[in-house]
Amino acid sequence: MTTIFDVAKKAGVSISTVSRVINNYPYVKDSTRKRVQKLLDEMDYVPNYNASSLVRKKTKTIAVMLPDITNSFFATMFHGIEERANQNGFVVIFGNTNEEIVREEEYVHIFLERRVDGIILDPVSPKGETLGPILKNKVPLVLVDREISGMEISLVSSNNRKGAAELTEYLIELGHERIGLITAASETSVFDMRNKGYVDALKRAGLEVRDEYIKVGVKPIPEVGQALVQSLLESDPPPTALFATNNFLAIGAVYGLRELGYSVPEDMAIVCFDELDIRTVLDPFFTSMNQQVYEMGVKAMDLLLKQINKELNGTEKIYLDPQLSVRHST
Amino acid sequence: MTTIFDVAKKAGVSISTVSRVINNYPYVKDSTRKRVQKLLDEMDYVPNYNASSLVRKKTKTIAVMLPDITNSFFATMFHGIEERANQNGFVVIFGNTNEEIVREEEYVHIFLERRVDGIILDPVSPKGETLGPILKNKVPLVLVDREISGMEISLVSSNNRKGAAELTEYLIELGHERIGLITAASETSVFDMRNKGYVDALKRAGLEVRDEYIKVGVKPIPEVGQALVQSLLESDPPPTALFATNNFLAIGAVYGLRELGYSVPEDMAIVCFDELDIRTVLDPFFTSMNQQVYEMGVKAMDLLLKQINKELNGTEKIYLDPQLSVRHST
DNA sequence: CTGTTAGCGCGTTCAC
DNA sequence: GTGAACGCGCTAACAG
Repeated sequence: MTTIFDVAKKAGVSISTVSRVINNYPYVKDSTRKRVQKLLDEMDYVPNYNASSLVRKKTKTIAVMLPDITNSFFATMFHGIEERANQNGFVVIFGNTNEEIVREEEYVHIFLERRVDGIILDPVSPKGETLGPILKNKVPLVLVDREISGMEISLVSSNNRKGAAELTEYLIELGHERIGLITAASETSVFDMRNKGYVDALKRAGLEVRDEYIKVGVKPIPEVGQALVQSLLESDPPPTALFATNNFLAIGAVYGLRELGYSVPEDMAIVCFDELDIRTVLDPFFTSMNQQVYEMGVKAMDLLLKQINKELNGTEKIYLDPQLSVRHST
Repeated sequence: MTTIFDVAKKAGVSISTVSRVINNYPYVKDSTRKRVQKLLDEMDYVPNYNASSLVRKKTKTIAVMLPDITNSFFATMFHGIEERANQNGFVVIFGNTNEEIVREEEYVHIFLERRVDGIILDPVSPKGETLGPILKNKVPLVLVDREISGMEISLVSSNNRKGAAELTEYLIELGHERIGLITAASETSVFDMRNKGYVDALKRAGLEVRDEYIKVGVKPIPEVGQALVQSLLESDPPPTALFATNNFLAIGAVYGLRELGYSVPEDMAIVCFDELDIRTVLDPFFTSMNQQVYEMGVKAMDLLLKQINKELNGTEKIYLDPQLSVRHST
């Protein structure tokens, strides 16, 4: 590829002059500017951004690490991030952590080597075990979705506790008094908050919080939801309604219920967190609490930008309110 | 951040020695290697990859441009690419083209500036209008999904024509003789091929290809599918079965049919290309021809790797066979 | 085994 | 207005 030097030689000027016209600096005679510009075009000159970032000391690159890009939740968030980054002249480099803490750790290292200007992370590590190098090097960092307790790091997430409480209250308003919870371990902040919101609502309504109505699985996936709902049905009396803390658990729950001949919502009402990709679902079924996912991505990028530009001292946490959408599962 | 120079000074050696231990070169005395390594760790040294790629002349970075990452089809493909790239020590930078040719053009320029080692592109531009700079600079390029006719560029895609023919034949075997086609403009290779496959099958079966059974929309989205199916029903006699060339069109078709009181498959059988995200669909409904999407991503990366490593002279085109999955819409 | 030197491609003073 | 010179952080000969 042609370099700034090649152009300079051909134009009979110094590289600094070429550099000046590339970067649109003043104090270049109009005639030479035009001459150089013409050569720039003719020679198909493409500036080497890496070389220039070496001296500018910023790469205009941010890194994004997400657990699973094939999950439409993360993909939508990613889209928001990318869009905003692009608008601000940033390029996005991406790493799928695959819910594996080792990959998160590896990617942190890789991205630091690339000298990214900032990082947006939906952490796999519940305690931020992988974050050391980022913090030590003071690289701007924004967490999304999942919070890490006890660490002062900027965050954009949803008001999970409040949303979960509202969702549970919705069931209570419908007249349900025995409400089951199907959820994942509290290790992940998101589920912790939703579990708490469920309890909040029950207590507020003066309903008993019964342990046998709370089923905790290892992973928030359909298979687990299916097993949990069946175990839930063994309680006596069984619940009349069910709160699944995410959509995959809810899907599994429906399968589990069907297997035993129960129908939804007649025999059991179901609500859950998160919407199923609306474009690919023929008949939206679940009454759900939907997060502002795209917005989360946008806000995360905005917050990161503030840190990169040093417009923020300290950290900031933003919680977006999820919204209830009533369908046929209740 | 600490540099190789800082470490060298503190260790009392030259920077080349430090460089040698960083890159695990031989010919370094074991004792000094250990001493340097210790300092490297203590001082939290993180190599500046951009600086080293400046001299190595490769960035170990590839760029991926896709039309819409929130579409699970592209997200799955992206996942395959990322996984494979990561395994081979490559980092992925991503650009969402949003189906806009302008963004594709901008991103091409941006990625060239970043001196990516290769590019994987699902092109928006039907004729490759944005590819000039890539080809001119001989940057390794692999197209995925959509083909650009008349250009010798490596490609990984599906055998769309064959798949469409098989899908149509499946309907014919079911006894249908009047089969409608709901599709998007042939400008995009993928739809062009599927349209041809439909015609192939009809001709092979000795069935008439009737123009009024072929409805072409501007975009492959539900709204369009909905309108097209209703226009299709105006033909006399109307078809008894329908081939939608992608899943979004199929969804729209179902809506359109319902609106007029038709039920699927009783009044109208439907088949389509592409599966709806299986994890988020409670009751898989459509009989569909499913592409090996993840595999496409993997193969695209492998092919790009071959070009980057100059193990391939010329170009290569790979077509994966899609697979039929029979459900309840037929 | 180790250090010196010369760049990689570019931005940025500082003179002229 | 313009150019020479230095340096960003690192690798790669080449000496020694």
